[in-house]
Amino acid sequence: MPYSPAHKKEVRKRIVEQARIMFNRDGFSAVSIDQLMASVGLTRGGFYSYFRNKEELYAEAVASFLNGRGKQWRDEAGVEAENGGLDTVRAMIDSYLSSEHLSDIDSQCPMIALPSDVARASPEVRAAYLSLLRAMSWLFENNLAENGAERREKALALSALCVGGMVLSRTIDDTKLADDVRGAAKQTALSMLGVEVQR
Amino acid sequence: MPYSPAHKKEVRKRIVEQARIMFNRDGFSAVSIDQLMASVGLTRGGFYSYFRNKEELYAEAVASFLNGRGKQWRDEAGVEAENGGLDTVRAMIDSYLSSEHLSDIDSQCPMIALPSDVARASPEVRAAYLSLLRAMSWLFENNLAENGAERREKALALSALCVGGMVLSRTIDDTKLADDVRGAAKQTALSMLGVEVQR
DNA sequence: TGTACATCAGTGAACGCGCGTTCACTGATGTAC
DNA sequence: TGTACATCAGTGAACGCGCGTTCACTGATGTAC
Repeated sequence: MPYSPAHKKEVRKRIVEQARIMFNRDGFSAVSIDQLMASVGLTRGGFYSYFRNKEELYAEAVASFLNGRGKQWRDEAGVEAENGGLDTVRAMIDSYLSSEHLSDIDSQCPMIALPSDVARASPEVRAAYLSLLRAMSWLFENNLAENGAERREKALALSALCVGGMVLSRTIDDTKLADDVRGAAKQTALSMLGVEVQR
Repeated sequence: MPYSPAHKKEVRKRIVEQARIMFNRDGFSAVSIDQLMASVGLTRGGFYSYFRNKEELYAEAVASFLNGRGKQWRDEAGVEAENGGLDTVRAMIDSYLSSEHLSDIDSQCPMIALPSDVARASPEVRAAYLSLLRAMSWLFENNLAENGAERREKALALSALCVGGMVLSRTIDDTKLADDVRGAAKQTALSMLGVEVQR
């Protein structure tokens, strides 16, 4: 029984994590398996003892966001839900639409970094993307004051506003406009919570 | 002087138009110059007497959206601006967030179809994408009732909401959720106009 | 503590393939006479 | 009206390249004794 049983798990995790970062930076097709494996300290041949193919890795890389920054958001949401939840929603919006999140490409939410890549990828990859959207809207919905259909609608609209504001900000070169779009989305999202926000 | 002087212009336009459609469908890198030229009825070699390279075509294809559906929106906005403009904004939101726009991939707004492709493309391509965003927010801003900074902020937030709602809807497989996100974005956008909308 | 060994993680050459781009050419065009 | 011709739009073979994937192998590992 050579190598510890945990070894394979750890290396696999390192590959997924590195892939998530590289896909975020350069997109799915621009990252070659050769580059990826080299930056994990291995060679290309080994890849196929961990994954059936590149697309399978892609799905795992997208989903793995929920282990990092995504998990953090969820954990905070669970803890703070006691004070009514609105604080949690406010903090989430503030964080998602922050300039830190925009410039932290390596750890950025894949819904921002990869939408059009994912739209043309396999069903498994799109399912992973869907799980991110569900996590986000679940976090909103679970912490809003309204009830039923109205609450769900607000949660989905907030998700669209957050992702849309960031996608536009990331794609354009004009940093002034990017900041304005991000700021406008944030103001609007916060004011949707029913509390007036100071400007 | 062989061939009419208009000939080159027309063929070039046909290539750009076909490229816009194919990029919308499959993304930038998945469309080969060979395929593109073949579907215009020519062979690959001819491409380079029209464009310096593939990237230059990409920028033109993105920008060319403003000649089709984009131009239509702008024209309508110009005409209706007399009745205060709110009707124009409402019509724009209705149209942009419609299920027809979502399923009409060939003529879809490239801000929806290509965001993460564009984010990693040349400055020229990003400039073309920026011109689409400017056109959209200009249309909103020019037809809203508020003034100054508040008006601009609302225009940008509406843009984020429209694009975000559509990007999410297009990327996920779950059509029920896609429709809900699109519907939620539309309701929220319309209610931001200060008029209560019937449900 | 030391050694022989079975296992399998990792290697890297090789495969077929399609890409963007170049270039010497061919042949359809409208013009000049 | 008919013909010779210069132009240049369009052709398609060829280029170098990097990709995803396969596979026969090598050598580090922990175990058994």
